Amino acid sequence: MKGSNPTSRDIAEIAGVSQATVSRALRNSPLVREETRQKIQQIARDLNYFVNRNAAGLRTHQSHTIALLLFDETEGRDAVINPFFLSMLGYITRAASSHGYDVLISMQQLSDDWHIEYQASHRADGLILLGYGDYVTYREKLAALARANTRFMIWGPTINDQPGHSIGCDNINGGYQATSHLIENGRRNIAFVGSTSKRAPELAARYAGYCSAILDAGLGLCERRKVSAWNSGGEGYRAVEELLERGEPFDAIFAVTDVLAIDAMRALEENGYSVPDDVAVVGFDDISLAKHVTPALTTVRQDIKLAAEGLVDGIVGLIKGEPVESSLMAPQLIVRASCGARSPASGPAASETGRRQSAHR
Amino acid sequence: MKGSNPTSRDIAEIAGVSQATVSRALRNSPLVREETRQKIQQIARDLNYFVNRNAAGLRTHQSHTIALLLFDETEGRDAVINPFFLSMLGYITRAASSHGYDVLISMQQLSDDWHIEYQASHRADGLILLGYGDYVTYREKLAALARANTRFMIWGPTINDQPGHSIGCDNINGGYQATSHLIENGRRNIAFVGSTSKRAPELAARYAGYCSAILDAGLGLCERRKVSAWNSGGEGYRAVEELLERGEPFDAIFAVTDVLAIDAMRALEENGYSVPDDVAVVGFDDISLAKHVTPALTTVRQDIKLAAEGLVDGIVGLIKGEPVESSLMAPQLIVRASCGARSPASGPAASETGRRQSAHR
DNA sequence: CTGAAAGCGCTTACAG
DNA sequence: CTGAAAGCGCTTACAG
Repeated sequence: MKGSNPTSRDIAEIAGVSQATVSRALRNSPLVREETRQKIQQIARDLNYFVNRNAAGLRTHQSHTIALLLFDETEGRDAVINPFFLSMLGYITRAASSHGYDVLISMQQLSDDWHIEYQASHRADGLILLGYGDYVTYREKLAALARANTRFMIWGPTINDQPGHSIGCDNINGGYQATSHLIENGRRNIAFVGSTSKRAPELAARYAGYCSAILDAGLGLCERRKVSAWNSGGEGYRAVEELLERGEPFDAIFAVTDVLAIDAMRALEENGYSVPDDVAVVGFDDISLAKHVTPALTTVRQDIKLAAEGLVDGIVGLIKGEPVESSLMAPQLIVRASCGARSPASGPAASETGRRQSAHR
Repeated sequence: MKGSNPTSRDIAEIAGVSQATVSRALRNSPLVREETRQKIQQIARDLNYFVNRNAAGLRTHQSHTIALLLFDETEGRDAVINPFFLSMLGYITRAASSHGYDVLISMQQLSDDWHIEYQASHRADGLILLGYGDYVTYREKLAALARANTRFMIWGPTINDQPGHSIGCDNINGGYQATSHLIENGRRNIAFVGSTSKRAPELAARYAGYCSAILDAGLGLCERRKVSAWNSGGEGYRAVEELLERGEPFDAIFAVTDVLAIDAMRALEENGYSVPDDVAVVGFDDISLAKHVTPALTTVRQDIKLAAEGLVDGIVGLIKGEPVESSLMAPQLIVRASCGARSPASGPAASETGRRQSAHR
């Protein structure tokens, strides 16, 4: 079917040198005379030769590959990943590639046995874990990874005693910014939609930021304006209906994710409330949907590109045995129409200008 | 840093057998006595042993990995991939995994030298190519792949003499369905927005379907209702403005992609036209944005899951040396609000029910 | 600057 | 059913 590929031995024969010299020349070793190197590399090009990664990997114990584990809480066979993580994937791949690493992807159900063998089987030198997860379940799996001496970086909250290194967003700050912005624009009764469970510490942190902003403004917290909702379709809608049933007045909603916020907006409008006139809405994540929805959703952006680069830098550092620190990134409020800001352009927050995703289609 | 991993030799020593027997037992060879196999596998589990893929791959000349090349025409460093292909990624990964294959991803610029070395370097056993592309540029690159004896499957049109195997959508049929639907709903002056260049045969095919539908209905084609537009942001908007300037009346638009359609809808509304009352709009792709936009976009869905499975089946078949055929999949009209259908539920077309992406967030 | 040699950890004919 | 042996294609001390 296919003529077997040329090997370094073939090149050696043609060049009239030893196979060892070919190997050195191809790796640009300074030990090889310039002239010899040129000649060997030219032959390699002519033969369409590429180093056999299996052989090289076997020798060096490196795969120059990073495994990216994407897990989602979606049940069943649906392969629909949170768009937020999906877009991170692109940046991770680019960043990895600039470090000379390939990226292997793997979709995991939270309930699965994670593929901790990626590293043990020498398919990858390290892992990056992506997904909003249940950190209680997480914990023991992470511990198993750590026990197996696997190198890994997590996108998510930095939790005390959590095994491994992580890069996350300063969710408290993000929740604070979103809520403060609503308050600055005259809203007084701001409802909260989302999970505050300890199992989802990232979301709980956003709630904490929401609470601080309200207290700092001298407003009172009201339990009846807090509706618990998970991140799946329909939950935001349901939450708004519950809020309306309770009868507690509200003039704004801070939703922990854009998915919930968008769903909530629809519920509001179908119940006869105008967004943002009757109820202002702010979300979190800045998924690409956010700016296309009507009214365009004001939200808190996490810098996906920076996050991706941080994760890759981290894992490459771990592979090289360098010290790596967990870190937290600053989120940024993106003001659009749904918050009813008097003048989107004037505030201290960023306007649409400077968006990175301008060319997306 | 990390205690070196156990090898099959370690297991052999503990089990008191030869290393060869360990290898056989771990691969469930029928040559090994049941009892011996059990014992060996138990020891492997205890030691947390995993076969070194580099070694196995070197021996067998297989990587059990598929490389997925995603390329986009976006310029520069932006890692924003067409959402349509991004969602295909998930399905491809699942399908590959069910065949025992890992997926390596790689982002390519159309202008790049493609990574034809994935297979030559034994990092992958075959490639899957994804992306709407310029098939003129494509062609020579595909030919280079073929020359290097690389196994690959392409998502896209089946073109005469095009090297390699492909799976695509019956775009002519899709364009026909979209246009006929508009006609059935009373529209008579249907504009076309999108590229009809031969460089993008998939889109040209959609245009061909549009033309057939109009001619079959006894309506006349009008060049002045056809506006050329590429798939990037803003092009759909510009196209509508051009259409309005021309002064040729139109009561519907068929746009070759959802991205263009959504952009066009915005332009219409900002120019004082109501969708669908004044102008009905139908798109193509059914990206996840489509159903969230207001009004929800009627569009033509390509079955992403089936496509992904077909591509993976194809590449696995090629790897195994089985005969593989290119194929075309039937698209499906998804009726929502933007087409102004009198009764979305009654037509022969699919209603929203039965959507696969219900749980996306 | 170059070569001969060892060895990474497997798989698989070959021999029993 | 099992073992001894060869060899996949590299990288890298070691010796010159």
